[in-house]
Amino acid sequence: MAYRKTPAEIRRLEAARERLVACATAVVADVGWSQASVTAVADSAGIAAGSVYQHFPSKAALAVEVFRRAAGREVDVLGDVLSGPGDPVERLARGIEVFARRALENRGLAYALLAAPAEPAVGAERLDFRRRYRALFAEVVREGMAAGLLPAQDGEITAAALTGAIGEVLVDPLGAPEEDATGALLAELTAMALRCAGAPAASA
Amino acid sequence: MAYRKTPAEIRRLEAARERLVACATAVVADVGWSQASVTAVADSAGIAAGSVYQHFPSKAALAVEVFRRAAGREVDVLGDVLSGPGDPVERLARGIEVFARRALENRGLAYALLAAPAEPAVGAERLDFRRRYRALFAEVVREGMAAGLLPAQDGEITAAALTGAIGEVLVDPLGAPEEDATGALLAELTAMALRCAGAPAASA
DNA sequence: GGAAACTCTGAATGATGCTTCACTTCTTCC
DNA sequence: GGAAGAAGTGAAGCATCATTCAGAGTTTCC
Repeated sequence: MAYRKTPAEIRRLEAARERLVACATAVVADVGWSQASVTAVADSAGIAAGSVYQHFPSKAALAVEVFRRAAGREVDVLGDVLSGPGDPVERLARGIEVFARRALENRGLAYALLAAPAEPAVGAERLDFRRRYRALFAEVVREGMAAGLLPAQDGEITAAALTGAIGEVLVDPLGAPEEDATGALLAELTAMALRCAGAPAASA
Repeated sequence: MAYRKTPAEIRRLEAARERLVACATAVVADVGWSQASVTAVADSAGIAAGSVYQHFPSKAALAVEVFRRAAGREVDVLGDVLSGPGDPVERLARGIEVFARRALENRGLAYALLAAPAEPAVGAERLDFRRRYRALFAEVVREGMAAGLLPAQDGEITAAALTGAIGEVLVDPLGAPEEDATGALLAELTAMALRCAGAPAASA
């Protein structure tokens, strides 16, 4: 045994991998999946294109990792809010607001996660991601119905609608960024979401 | 002048172009934009790949034409329903149902129009298409508010939400086709849309 | 210092798929 | 029938990238 990675070396490699994922995420948020070539990503991380393959077996694998990390963070945050304190309607309102606020604060990434054209492997991840979002919303809607706060409805459909509606509302402002209107947009969006779920007016 | 196209020849060429667009639409509805290569489209129309360029200057131009035709039909149909007879809430309900029913009857095409990964030129058309959908819905919502049937709200946001919600609800069933549940799905979707716009329950 | 094992590099390779073009086939008109 | 001109063909050309690989540079350990 003439060579064995020292802990420091292992840490260095892991850091390089993390840096690669972080830089790739930034590139994707900036220019979208289709423009994020291996060369562009490698350049932004300050390494050669070939070095990407030291960390990932293919471009698709890197893309999936980028998507999973970013999407996972969002699902975790939303899950925390939706299962936090408060009655179901309050939690739903807060969840919508948190989801939308985070998306508006990092529009490029939100667009990449929600809607940007992507290779099939990422598309499959996106479907799963949306399914998880829907499951979270559907659960709160069900709790709202059980608590008598929301009318009878198919929670899955309402949840799908909420996911799609938020995505659609958020995607368009991507083109014309109006920083000022964020507050009004969030208020309208939340009100719309509560109506969509059938919550009585002026509940939040 | 030794050659001039006869009317019959002109008709034949136009028919060939129409056939090409129709076949391309079918291919796109079947396999999606990314799999619809020039060769595949030409094959399905029974012509050589090179002949496509007799009718369109590029693949992107053909794709845009395919999108515009199909999307235009949908916008026209929805526009007719939304501006037809009945009070605004009734029209909205009927519009949602027509939109959704047509999408469910041709899921492949609906997916291609609403969500499937596509080249940038088609993506730009899609944005415009969604804007037109939103404008139609927003107008009905505004009429509903003016008639005192709907509560005060930002019609554009509700319209965006309706577009996104329908798309999201429809895209998922694409994977698991359950023909039987169409009626229930439409009923739930319409109910959700009316709640979303703030229409009183049991209004349709 | 030096051998062994590993990481990194970046130009070459290879695959995919749009587009072109020299050629063939068809249509028009005298 | 035949010349002129257009449409149709499909294989070659070309561009774009992901991926590979032979060699250079590093790290480890005796």
